Amino acid sequence: MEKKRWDCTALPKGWKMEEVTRKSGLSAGKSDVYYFSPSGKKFRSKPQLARYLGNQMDLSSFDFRTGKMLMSKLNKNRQRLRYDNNSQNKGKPDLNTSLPVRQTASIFKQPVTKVTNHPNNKVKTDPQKAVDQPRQLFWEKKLSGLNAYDIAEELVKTMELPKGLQGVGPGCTDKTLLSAIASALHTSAAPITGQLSAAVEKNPGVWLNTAQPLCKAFIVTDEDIRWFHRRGA
Amino acid sequence: MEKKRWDCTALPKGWKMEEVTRKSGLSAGKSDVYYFSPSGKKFRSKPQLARYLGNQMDLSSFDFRTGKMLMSKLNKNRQRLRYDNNSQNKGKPDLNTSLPVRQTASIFKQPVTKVTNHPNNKVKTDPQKAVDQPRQLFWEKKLSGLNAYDIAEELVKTMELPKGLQGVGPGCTDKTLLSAIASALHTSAAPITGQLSAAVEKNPGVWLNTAQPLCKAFIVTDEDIRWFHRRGA
DNA sequence: CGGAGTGATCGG
DNA sequence: CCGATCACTCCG
Repeated sequence: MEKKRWDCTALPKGWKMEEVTRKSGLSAGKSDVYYFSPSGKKFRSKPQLARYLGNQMDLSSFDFRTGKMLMSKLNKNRQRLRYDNNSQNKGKPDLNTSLPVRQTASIFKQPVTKVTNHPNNKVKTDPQKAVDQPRQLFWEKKLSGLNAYDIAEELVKTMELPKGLQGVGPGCTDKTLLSAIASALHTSAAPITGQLSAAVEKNPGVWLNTAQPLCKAFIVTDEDIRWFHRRGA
Repeated sequence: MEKKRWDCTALPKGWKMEEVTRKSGLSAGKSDVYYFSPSGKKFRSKPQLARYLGNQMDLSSFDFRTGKMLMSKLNKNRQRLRYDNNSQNKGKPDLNTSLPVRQTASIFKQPVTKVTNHPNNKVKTDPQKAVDQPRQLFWEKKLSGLNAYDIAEELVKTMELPKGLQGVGPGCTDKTLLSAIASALHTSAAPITGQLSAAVEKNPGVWLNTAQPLCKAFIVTDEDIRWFHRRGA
């Protein structure tokens, strides 16, 4: 029992994880965990994994070693929590600026990689990456004007979402929509209704209700519920 | 000024210390102190350091962070002092059983590591350790029959000690002698004379004067005093 | 697999 | 709350 490899259900379909036990040296008996994308690319650490998946799913509660979402990680980011408790937003988190992920992460810790295959470009290119790489879309970025959107990525795999759900704002796609809703469910105990005002479609920057995720108002059907359950959401 | 490395005069010759400031993360700005043995082995904590040096020198007043002997630490070990005060040995500590280091340490907290390089032996080996590791000799162990002495260590660096000083008992070497004398100076205000009885050489276990360190009677010369001063003793 | 660098935990 | 210790991560 030194080497196992199996599906990681906490990650999107097709991702596998593997555990390899060290055989010798000072660290004999310890093990290393690796992940493999559907295309076979190997990931050796959580930061490396987050650079690929961080924008399409929340990995803050993901435990790299076990491959599961750990509730114990939800209480972290204590500095931020302390800050939020002292603010005037008690009990009413701004879902568009207080994600369970560090906000700074998208700006400072997760470099926006320019994916290109131009021969003169010195940036390392990884053809496989174009397949695995989630869109660089990040809905906060849209609002702040930091647009890392790459239209070449538009063709990347589409997300499966109920038809009743529609995003709001420029460049809002299924992927950012999923983030927004998941985050809202994650952060708030209040009902999630979406953006009720019709005006938000005209000028999202002005009419945005920050207590609701960036999606249009929607009706949850029984079919939607079954769908969510199947996804483990 | 993030990384410095210099000689640590409070430790034996050749030991260096280093301070490294953490650059990132939640603990950015904090610093870590490391020590390096003459052979380059890195030590990351006082307990770890004490496992190597604790048998040959008293680290109870050694401040790991600053690398200096702190007078403020001399008042510690209160439980032991209280015990000694209640015993019948008031003002006359038994120098052979009440070291300034915890006695239990040598038995329970400091595992006696079997150093071997036999290929069939599964115990992890560390060739470098044979150089750094002080002898496992501990004069109490000699008396109690717990002998972890490794004759392979016999060739390890010799200690520089005045010729007038000679140890008493089986397996007593310069290293244990140094411990004994340093401890005696440290613990007792009474004069250190050594073992005055000639009988102690015949049967140390029976004739031992426990109020004196395990060394033969000696005469301190002016040259000896200069030597001690040079060593910082 | 090693090891520097950082996080997690515990005791005071 | 803080510092000391130790476990662990992550990348070479």
